[in-house]
Amino acid sequence: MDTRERLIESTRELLWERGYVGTSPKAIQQRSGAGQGSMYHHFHGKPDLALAAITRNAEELRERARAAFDGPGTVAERVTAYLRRERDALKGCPVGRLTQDPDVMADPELRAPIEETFAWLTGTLSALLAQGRADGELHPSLDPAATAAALVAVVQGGYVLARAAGSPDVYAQAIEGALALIHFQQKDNH
Amino acid sequence: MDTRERLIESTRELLWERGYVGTSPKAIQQRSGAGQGSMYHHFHGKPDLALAAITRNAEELRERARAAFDGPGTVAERVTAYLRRERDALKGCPVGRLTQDPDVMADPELRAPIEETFAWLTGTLSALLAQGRADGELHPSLDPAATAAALVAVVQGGYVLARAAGSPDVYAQAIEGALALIHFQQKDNH
DNA sequence: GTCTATAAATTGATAGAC
DNA sequence: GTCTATCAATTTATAGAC
Repeated sequence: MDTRERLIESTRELLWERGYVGTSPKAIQQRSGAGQGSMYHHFHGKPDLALAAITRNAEELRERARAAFDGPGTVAERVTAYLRRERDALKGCPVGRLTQDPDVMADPELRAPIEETFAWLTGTLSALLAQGRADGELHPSLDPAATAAALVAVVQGGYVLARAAGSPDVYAQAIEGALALIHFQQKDNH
Repeated sequence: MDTRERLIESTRELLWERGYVGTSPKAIQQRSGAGQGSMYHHFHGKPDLALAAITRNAEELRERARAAFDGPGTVAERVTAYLRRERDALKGCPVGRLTQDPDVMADPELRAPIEETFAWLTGTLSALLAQGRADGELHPSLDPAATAAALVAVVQGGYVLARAAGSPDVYAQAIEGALALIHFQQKDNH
């Protein structure tokens, strides 16, 4: 891995662990093993490097979500697979956590990949649920957009609960609780 | 309001807006109108002042939740009132946001009020749901602890979605989607 | 491309006058 | 109780040698 790549990877990790405000150029340099001058040769500064790292975090999140959504099985099975997918609950979401960072949200360039990621995620999940409803698998009363928003919110909020409790168990519990949203709207479960 | 009080209130606001890492003593002094020496006279330092502010934020959160949980109506009505209560979705949760702050979570004293608040919140909501189930209002298949965790998570995650989208609408949508969890488990809705 | 030197500003605090 | 002065460390760079 070359220096530029190590800088991006180190920044990705630090943004995940400490956020944008909590991540200093010095810390990035130390973790990546790159010197001061090296970092400023490859990137214009902290915001430029952060943009590269955030963009990559966002792309990876989408890839993993797409893998579950496009997987085998019924709509309910695919949504369940997405929700039950293994996640490091105590680390939280590398994209979602940046929404709490005022300096990230204040910069339109840094904010864009985050906004797009969640718009894509809720939109794609909503379309999947709508398809399940159209196919007769899910009950006609199901609101695809509202349910999609609720399910994505449970994942994001589950991280908050897990970190507050210092245990991933609450995260798993929230996910299982939310699965009732799908379970009860499957036509054969009434 | 005396100086000590203004320091706590200013710190509360700044922790909410910018988190612990993003809040400097200088910013606290400027917002509160207190001088350097004044702040260090009333508090031992940033962690000491933050503890006072976090504790108060946690207490207020509990008070507001208690008001909804202890309100009039059936269990389903009270839970719905809690979830639909007006919140500034773009500002997020003053307690939940601190779970993303590594320096807060690393300090047992700062972390304790956050852990306790969410333990109390999910526990109290779970007990309320269990009561609704025992009274025959909610379906026996409802899992009180898992449903409580999911509902609290939707609120916390709804903030993330709202901030990502730059609009409170997604928050409201997630809440409405989650209400189906209660709606479908009311015995007369089958 | 990487390194060291330098620097202005900020951070988190202490000291001591008033 | 509040103020100003001071301070070591860190932050976020820039400059220029190699």
